[in-house]
Amino acid sequence: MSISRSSPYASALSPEFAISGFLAQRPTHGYDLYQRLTDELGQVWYISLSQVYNILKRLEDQGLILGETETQDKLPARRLFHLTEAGQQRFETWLRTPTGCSVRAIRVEFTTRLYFALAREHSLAHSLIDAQAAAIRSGLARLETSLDELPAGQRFNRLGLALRIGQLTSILDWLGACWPDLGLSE
Amino acid sequence: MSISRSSPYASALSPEFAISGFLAQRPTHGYDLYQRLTDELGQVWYISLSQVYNILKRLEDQGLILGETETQDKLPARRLFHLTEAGQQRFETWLRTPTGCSVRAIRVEFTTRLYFALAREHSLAHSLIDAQAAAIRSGLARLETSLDELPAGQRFNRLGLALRIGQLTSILDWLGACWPDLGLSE
DNA sequence: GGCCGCATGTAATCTGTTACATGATTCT
DNA sequence: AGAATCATGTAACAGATTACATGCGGCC
Repeated sequence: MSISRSSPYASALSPEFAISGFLAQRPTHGYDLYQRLTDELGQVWYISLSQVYNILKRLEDQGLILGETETQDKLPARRLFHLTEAGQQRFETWLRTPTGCSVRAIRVEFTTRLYFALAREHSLAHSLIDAQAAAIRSGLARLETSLDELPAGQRFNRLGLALRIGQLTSILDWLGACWPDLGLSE
Repeated sequence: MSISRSSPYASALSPEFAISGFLAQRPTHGYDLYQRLTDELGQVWYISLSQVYNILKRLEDQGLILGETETQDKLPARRLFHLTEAGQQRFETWLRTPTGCSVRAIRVEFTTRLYFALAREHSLAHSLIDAQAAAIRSGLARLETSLDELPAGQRFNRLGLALRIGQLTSILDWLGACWPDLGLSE
């Protein structure tokens, strides 16, 4: 017996949540979503305009968003999208789900989540940061144990582990600094 | 007019070069390749057995490798693969191509390249490390310039940049330490 | 007249992931 | 008797990237 899932793959690293996030703030259209992604999260996401439309189509097919065509005079018609009940719930859940401990997940997914959390309420952002720091500390501990246990002969695996440990440590430093960096005090 | 390319996408982040690398050392079969990947580069690559066979098929279709069936008694038959002329050349080129400056590219691709370079000759590994360090230094300089130029209002992009700068800096430290870590002195 | 901005998409291709499918031998 | 090891693959599906395709309005 197989469990039916709407999305069998872990798509947490997909820009679809970023798009949902913007739509959770207010309904808008594809072109604008693309601009906001590149303007406000350009250092995090790097996607093409086509991909935005592809994702919108996917989200619409899954019933997570709805688009209504809006005509303008002088300018081309556009489709205003808004989250459905299901889409809103999905985003809300994602916003509170902790990010894993992979470097990429933190760089891309956590940062995005932090962005939307901060736009919503500072306290949420604060707790996300704390939770993430804790998760990284425990991930680091595990990696350090692995490194200790790896025989000296495994030179390359040791090197790879050392790299990941360094990366996570630097992320931890960044997390510690990011609250003040955002211009927010305790 | 379009230029025909055997591989239109930058697949430098694909494990196919790791597989080619093992085959450059000596001909072997899929199951063994999988084991060596997980044993020796398990901290770098994380792939399934199926994917190994998929990649072998791809490489064979592209004429980069050739497989010959070898029967054994008591054990299942297996296909011994070896690099073709074209495959060898492609690997040789890759081995000397500098890695880009993205965190992922360095963690995954550079480390793999270093592995095979080191197995070949130490001097090659040494020059790879030096070249990579130089590339990262210049990448860092660019990021720092970008950060200086980003208006203070772009809080999130500044944060994202700061993260990447931290990551690259930690990679640079790692590069500095990796030569001695490998048990090799100047 | 040409390029840029606004606005929409489709199609092809590549790659990765997961699940499915098979079968002998050896170790416990 | 059952699990692990050795050994091979196919098929279905999701997602990213790239290329292709269209068309109006405004500015230089």
